[in-house]
Amino acid sequence: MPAASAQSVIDLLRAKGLRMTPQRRAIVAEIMSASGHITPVTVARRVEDRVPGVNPSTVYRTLDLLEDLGVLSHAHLESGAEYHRRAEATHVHLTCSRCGADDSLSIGEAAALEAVVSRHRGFQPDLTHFAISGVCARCQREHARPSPRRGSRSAARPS
Amino acid sequence: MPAASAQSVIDLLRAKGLRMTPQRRAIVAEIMSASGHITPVTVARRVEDRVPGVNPSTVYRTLDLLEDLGVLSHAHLESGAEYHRRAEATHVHLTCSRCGADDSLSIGEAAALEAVVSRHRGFQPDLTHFAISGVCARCQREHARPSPRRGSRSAARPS
DNA sequence: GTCGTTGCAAAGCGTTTGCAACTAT
DNA sequence: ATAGTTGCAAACGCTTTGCAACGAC
Repeated sequence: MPAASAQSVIDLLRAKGLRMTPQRRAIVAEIMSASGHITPVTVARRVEDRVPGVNPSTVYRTLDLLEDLGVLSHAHLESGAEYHRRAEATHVHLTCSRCGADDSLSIGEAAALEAVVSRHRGFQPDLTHFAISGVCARCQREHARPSPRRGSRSAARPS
Repeated sequence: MPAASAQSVIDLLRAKGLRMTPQRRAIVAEIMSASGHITPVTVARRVEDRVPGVNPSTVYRTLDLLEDLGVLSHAHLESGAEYHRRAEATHVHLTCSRCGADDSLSIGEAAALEAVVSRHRGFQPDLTHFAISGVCARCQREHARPSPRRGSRSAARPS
């Protein structure tokens, strides 16, 4: 499913009268080929490999632009903000607060959740915007361990 | 339901052999009297009123300490990290991405959600850790408006 | 030639840290 | 006296901004 290729994004930008610079091409290529979510910092790092010298601010500006155009969306995971193709915004992230494992709900499961929430005063949730934190089955089994959340603030992530 | 008073927290700290400084007293008093959630910055500002000169780093260190001791928890809302009494961690936050309105699910609704999620490979969710973003009923009705998310990055909040 | 885009450098913001001075016990 | 705490100041990590130079069209 070519849920929007890099080329289609370039076409969209052109149609809007916007310009295709080498930097922008590289950023679009990177984000459209990335699977799942990716942080701005990671985009910047990878783009740097393709086109040395690309400034982080250019990356941020481009991500904002693509989000405004509806191509991208961002979500808040344990590790901070992450971008993903909007067409792929079907992932409801489950993040284990102990081991950091990242899983996601199926479309069906997500729909069931949405139904429950929307019953609350007609609130229409976007379950992809924030992750759902919790403890994965594996970590629950290992509950003998005193649960690593004392002391160091870094069991799995920022949390 | 005295879900842990400022005094009980002080007693706990004492029992742990920790010390009660005026700064710490003020911070504990502030956070234990706050209803719902509060940001570290707000805590710092309010504590400053009680005991002028309290350094923000002291606030952060104390919040961390109280979280380690199990008195507090933090959650990620649209506006960033917020702390709340752990005993009060029953709020599943619903945040409207358009108007910024903040609502919360009832215990029952939260339980229903939890049931759905936990069916997924035994993942035990903590639905209080991240807010649930979406569009409230009122904003849905006003959908004639072109939806304020172009241009300025500040429709309601950081989003 | 226009006007969108970029790099640069600085600033912003919330948070963290090292360390010496301080103080509750 | 001892160890927990604090203030200070600096650093941090990520993101944003103003502005002049640049370059896609």
